[in-house]
Amino acid sequence: MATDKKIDYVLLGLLSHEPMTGYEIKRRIDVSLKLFWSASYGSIYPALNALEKSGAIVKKEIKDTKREKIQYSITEEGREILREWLKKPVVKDEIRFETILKLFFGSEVEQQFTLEHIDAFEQKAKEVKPMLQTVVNQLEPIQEERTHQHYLLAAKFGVKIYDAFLEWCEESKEVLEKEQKKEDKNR
Amino acid sequence: MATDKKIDYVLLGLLSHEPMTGYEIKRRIDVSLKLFWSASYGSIYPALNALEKSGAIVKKEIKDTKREKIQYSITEEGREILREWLKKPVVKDEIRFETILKLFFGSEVEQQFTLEHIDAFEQKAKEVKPMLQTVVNQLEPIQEERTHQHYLLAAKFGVKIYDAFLEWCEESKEVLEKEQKKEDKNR
DNA sequence: TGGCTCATGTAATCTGTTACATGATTCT
DNA sequence: AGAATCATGTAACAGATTACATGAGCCA
Repeated sequence: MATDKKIDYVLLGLLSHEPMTGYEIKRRIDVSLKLFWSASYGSIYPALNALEKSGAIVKKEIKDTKREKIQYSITEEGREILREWLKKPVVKDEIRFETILKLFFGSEVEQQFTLEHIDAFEQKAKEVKPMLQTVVNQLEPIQEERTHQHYLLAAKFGVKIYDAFLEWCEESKEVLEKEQKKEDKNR
Repeated sequence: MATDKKIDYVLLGLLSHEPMTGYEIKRRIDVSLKLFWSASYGSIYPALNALEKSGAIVKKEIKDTKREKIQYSITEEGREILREWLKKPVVKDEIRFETILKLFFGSEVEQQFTLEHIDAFEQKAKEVKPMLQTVVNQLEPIQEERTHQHYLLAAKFGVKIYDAFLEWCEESKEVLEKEQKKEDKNR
């Protein structure tokens, strides 16, 4: 493989578990990886075509079902490329949280706006966390397959950090609300 | 402002606290924001020039000190642009963790490699967390200025999530090491 | 019949990083 | 003297998103 794009490894990784269409891959990313990764059709489809040309995956046009679709499977070469990448050290873990950015500069506007950002962040976390917990509960009893074990650890990572988010939200809101009351009194 | 780049708001935010040079801004980002944001010279300098042209910031060439440098200050227009952005809802919070990605697909290679990734992740967290804790300890007694309050909450966010990271690392390593011993026995 | 989901793709554009270039000053 | 840091910048490229285009099948 000439390039070294992350999207390629995401696709190889997902196809190493089972054959899929581009559309299915997109959904899988949105459901299972969105916690720590994301991708759009605009990157998925061109990357699939490139991987197919390079021989890392093969396509199979499915015409027997209602809708025509293109299912991709990983080849042995593709699997080897994936394995090599998995063995290499991690290059970068990145967080880009606009919420914290707006908090950091939030002293420039009324406290209320920062509180609203934290509130929105909290609402989202309260939606996501139970879903992750459900995944953990479903996977916990299954420990035969190694894939399940790895899914479980990833889901547990999610639960851990969302717990941390929620704790932080409560504490921060308390601090800022107290401050807001002080401001109101002085007005 | 014609565009709507995040880097612009980061620069305006930092300059809303105090005047700085591009070089100082870069360092400030690496020290104070790197937890939830990052930027390179290649985006900072062009963005500063554009902001200056648009009137959101003004430059001042400092020649009296040893080295010549260009210090930027925020204008009232710039401050207003910043405030407007701060009032708008957050668009996106994003995590891109290669470590978890490699964990998720890690069943394709020997357990040892995944363990190494978690280990590296843990080492980094063990370095970063105490620094954040130091910031928290320094800011905790100062509560007069609102800026300090916001810095404090951002730093506390950091401590919370790094704590979550470390907890997760320990638990995950335990699971995987147990599994590895089982594998060794069966070999 | 009209709206939603399935399904694949492209073009324009954005946003940013990497690597390079340059040179002064300060530390050891 | 040489390495590290201060200081500013650009050009090439990477890597991705957004918005658009197209159309079939499914459900109410």
